[in-house]
Amino acid sequence: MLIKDLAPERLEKIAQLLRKRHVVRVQELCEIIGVSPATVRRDLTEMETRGLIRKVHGGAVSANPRMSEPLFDDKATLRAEEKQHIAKAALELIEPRDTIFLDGGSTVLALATQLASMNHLTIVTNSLRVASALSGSGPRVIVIGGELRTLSQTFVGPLTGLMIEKLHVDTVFMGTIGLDIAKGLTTTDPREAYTKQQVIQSARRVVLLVDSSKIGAVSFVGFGAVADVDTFITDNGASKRDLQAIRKENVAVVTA
Amino acid sequence: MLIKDLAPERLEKIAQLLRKRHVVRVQELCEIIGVSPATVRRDLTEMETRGLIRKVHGGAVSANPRMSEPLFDDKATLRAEEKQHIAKAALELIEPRDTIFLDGGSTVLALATQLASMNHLTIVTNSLRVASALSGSGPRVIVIGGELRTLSQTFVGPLTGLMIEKLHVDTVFMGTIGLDIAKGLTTTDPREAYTKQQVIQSARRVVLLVDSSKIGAVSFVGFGAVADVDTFITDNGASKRDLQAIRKENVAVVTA
DNA sequence: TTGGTTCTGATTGAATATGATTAAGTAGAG
DNA sequence: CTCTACTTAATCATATTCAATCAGAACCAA
Repeated sequence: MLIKDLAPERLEKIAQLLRKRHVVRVQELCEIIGVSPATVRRDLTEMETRGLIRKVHGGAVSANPRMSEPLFDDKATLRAEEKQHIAKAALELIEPRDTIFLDGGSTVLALATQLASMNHLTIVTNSLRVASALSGSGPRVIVIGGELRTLSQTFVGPLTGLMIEKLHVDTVFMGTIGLDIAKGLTTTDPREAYTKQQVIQSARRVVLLVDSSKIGAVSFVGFGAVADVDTFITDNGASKRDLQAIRKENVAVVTA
Repeated sequence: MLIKDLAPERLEKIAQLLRKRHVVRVQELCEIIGVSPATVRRDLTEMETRGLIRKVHGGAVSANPRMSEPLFDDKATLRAEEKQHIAKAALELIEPRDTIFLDGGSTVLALATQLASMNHLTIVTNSLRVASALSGSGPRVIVIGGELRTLSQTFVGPLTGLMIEKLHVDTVFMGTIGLDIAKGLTTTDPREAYTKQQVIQSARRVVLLVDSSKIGAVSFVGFGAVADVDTFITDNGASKRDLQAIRKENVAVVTA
């Protein structure tokens, strides 16, 4: 059977829900809309062929992430407010015509969304999310390609390295999983670490965006020392002792 | 019968209702206005030809409300069904462990969404939308970086070229804006054209996915000849003469 | 009046959407 | 790995809804 016109009311309702929640379940749609599962599934299939959603077992997720607002999983919504503050502080460090690098990580993503209207900026990134967030608008966007690492949605690997070598940006804004005075900057994935290392070397200035919960944490692979950082931005949850220790490494510290 | 002057009151009443809620049903209009379903339908058909509304099964929706705009105006939803058929046919050409390239274009995107569950595939792409569509799942995804071209959401430019040079895929699935026997394959953007050209050279096999409306069209910049294509997939709206001409160029033709 | 025009309502066969059923498939717990 | 519970795709029957056609009512002009 060919579906030509099915109640657009329902499609709109589903789309609306997905804009808010990024994931819906068949059963829940049945209750909300008041139709049978079969109908809901037909609607979803239809929307999938239009490229609006992606069906998954049990329901559907939105297909084009840039449409949905609070899209990113749990991570981005955690400590959202702190991240927003940190991003605002980072904004102060950017000149209108800079060339900057944004790496993966939810705090950096928060910064990216605030740059959408800065038309003369050039933004280099190895993060799919950052690229999506900026895809429609303002700044010139250059994406470092490579193999897509699913978990972080960033590009890593040899091809990534090849491309980073060619580029030299004014400032890099970077996140990290762990920051420890003795053990330095650490993250979970070796390839990711290698990429971060390369980026640090190719940038004139390194700005680290870290919410205070990461301070003192140590992850798997190191990608630099605290002294490699030029400016360090965190929220006001950080202890003064930690911040003092970081300042001693000749790092400018900003608390937002 | 041509309707010249049917009660303007009714049309106005319907328009008024649609301004409030974006969906009306035939039955409900009958009760409100007090006429037969046949009349209501005639009114709706008339309003549709004037571009005021859109008829759907069971009633009508307003023609250009902000709400449903992203649903119906997205390019990807145009000829969605043909594109889906073409994508299904393309699926047949893929071996489980292939390395394939997907370029930008909505038909290719339709193919991408169908590959989400093929776990042993390696997919190379220069399209942000393809990357997003595949980001969560299944295949290994390698993205060709470069400067993001806003309109098509693809990566182009010298950095893109640099990376494509390094890679050699089994099969490339490609779309085009224009396909003409004499003028060959054409697209709107010179940088895009250059990228496509490079991709063609780096692939062992070239598969072109084209809905039939593109046949005979000529766009701005050429990026190859019809003979460069190995397999050509289109929907059943293509004329036999055109297909014959394409076959004469030593191209395998598939209609889906 | 007659004839023509225009709209409306009714009828009918075809098209379409929906929900139920069933067999196959998938995820998750043990 | 197997089992269980849930989800899905496919098919079918049913109830709406649609388009087309025709007949009748209202209106106007000669």
